[in-house]
Amino acid sequence: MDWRRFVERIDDYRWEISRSYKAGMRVPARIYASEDLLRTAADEEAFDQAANVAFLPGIVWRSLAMPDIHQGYGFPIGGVAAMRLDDGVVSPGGVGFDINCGTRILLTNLTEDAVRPRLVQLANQLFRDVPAGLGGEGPVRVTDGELDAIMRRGAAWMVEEGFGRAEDLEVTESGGALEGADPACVSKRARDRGRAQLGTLGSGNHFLEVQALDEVLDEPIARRFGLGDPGQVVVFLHTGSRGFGHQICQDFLDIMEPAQRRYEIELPDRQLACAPIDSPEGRRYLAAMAAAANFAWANRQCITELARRAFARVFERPIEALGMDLLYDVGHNSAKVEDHTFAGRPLRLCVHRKGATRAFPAGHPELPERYRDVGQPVLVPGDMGRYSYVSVGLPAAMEETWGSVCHGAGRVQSRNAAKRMLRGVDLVKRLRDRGIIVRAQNPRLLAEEASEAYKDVSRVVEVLEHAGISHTVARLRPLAVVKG
DNA sequence: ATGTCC
Repeated sequence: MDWRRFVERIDDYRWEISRSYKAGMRVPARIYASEDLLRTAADEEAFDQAANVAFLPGIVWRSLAMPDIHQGYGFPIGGVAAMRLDDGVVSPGGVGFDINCGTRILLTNLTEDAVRPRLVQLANQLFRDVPAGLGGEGPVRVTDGELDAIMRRGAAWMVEEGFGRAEDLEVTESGGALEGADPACVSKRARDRGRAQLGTLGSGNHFLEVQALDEVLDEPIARRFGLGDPGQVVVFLHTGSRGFGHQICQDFLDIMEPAQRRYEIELPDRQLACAPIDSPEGRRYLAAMAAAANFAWANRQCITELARRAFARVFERPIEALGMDLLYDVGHNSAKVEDHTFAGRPLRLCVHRKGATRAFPAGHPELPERYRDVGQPVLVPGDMGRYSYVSVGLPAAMEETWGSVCHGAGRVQSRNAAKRMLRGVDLVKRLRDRGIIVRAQNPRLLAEEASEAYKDVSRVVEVLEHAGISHTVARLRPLAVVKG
């Protein structure tokens, strides 16, 4: 069966796969994309996955796909689905393996001109100080009891240990800790994998970049976010819950497959393994997922301080003299219980965002006071050779996408295809020729992360701007890249 | 994404 026969054009940036695509879809699947993106980056597997998500019990409104959609485990990456709490399900595949993977930006008061002469030194220092790559041990050793505290308290635990400032928590989504985390729901194996990984970057698309403000697209809002003139240097961090979240996802996939059969939930793909939200399996998953989310926030908080100290060392000034304030921290892999309005009525929902960033508009009570009247900063990483973006959530996001937008550029090439295509290409040199310094733990993995492997993030962000879901505030470009 | 197969 060909999905194209069932794709209906709503407008220039909204497309829907109708319920007639497959018997059993409870709602249509909606894709946010330009015709160009839809055609050239058409990922049939991912579209099929978006349609499969529409089978899940309790799903409300639409199975949603962002313009950076690509194939994932069960759910597409770039997928959003909200379920009713009373008759809905929660699915680990709807969150992803890297639970609460997310981004944060640190502002500096340095300019590109001031940083350039010490850029290589800075890249080297960051590469030394922020452990990266598969495995990898962090600077924090924790006992079992301390790991429990991290699971419950997230970023706040790190701040108390001297990694960061109390103000950092004010500009971290959910204050850097989800409620309801229960260490008793986390396996020993997950603990063992995570114990030494706090303060580590990881591998794959994770990175720590020194970036320059390239273009300001909305000056008043940029100023409110602490972004001033082009050339201002910022630090962009993208990482998650490492092996800890990965193991929790795997543990609950193993638990939910048989549970789903017991609850007699029939789905077109076993990767959509799920359990009712209001079931022992569902509740335990959400409690373990919250623990992993909090681990991810503690991880990003720890790396934040490592980066600040590296800057202070290279520029031989106290951290405070360099600014280094946190702009914001936001996750893009989670299932969160949130209050929304649907068909004019208040509704509490479990919102799965898998490779989709929360983007709440101005006035939302969950926003920090500092940003309450402008809206939530949305941090969208691109690829290491081009751009990243800062956007802001708009009211239409609440009305259509449960306050969600894209999370990045999205792949156009599989990791293997990118590796094949770029065999023999010296990517480090190619980037250096363009003024971008790359330090990678495993340079052989760099091909998988090359610009060619990704869509142009500018085109992705543009879709959401034109659709009125989010508003683009500023464009950033990389100066130095630290990768696993 | 991931001690890329306990």
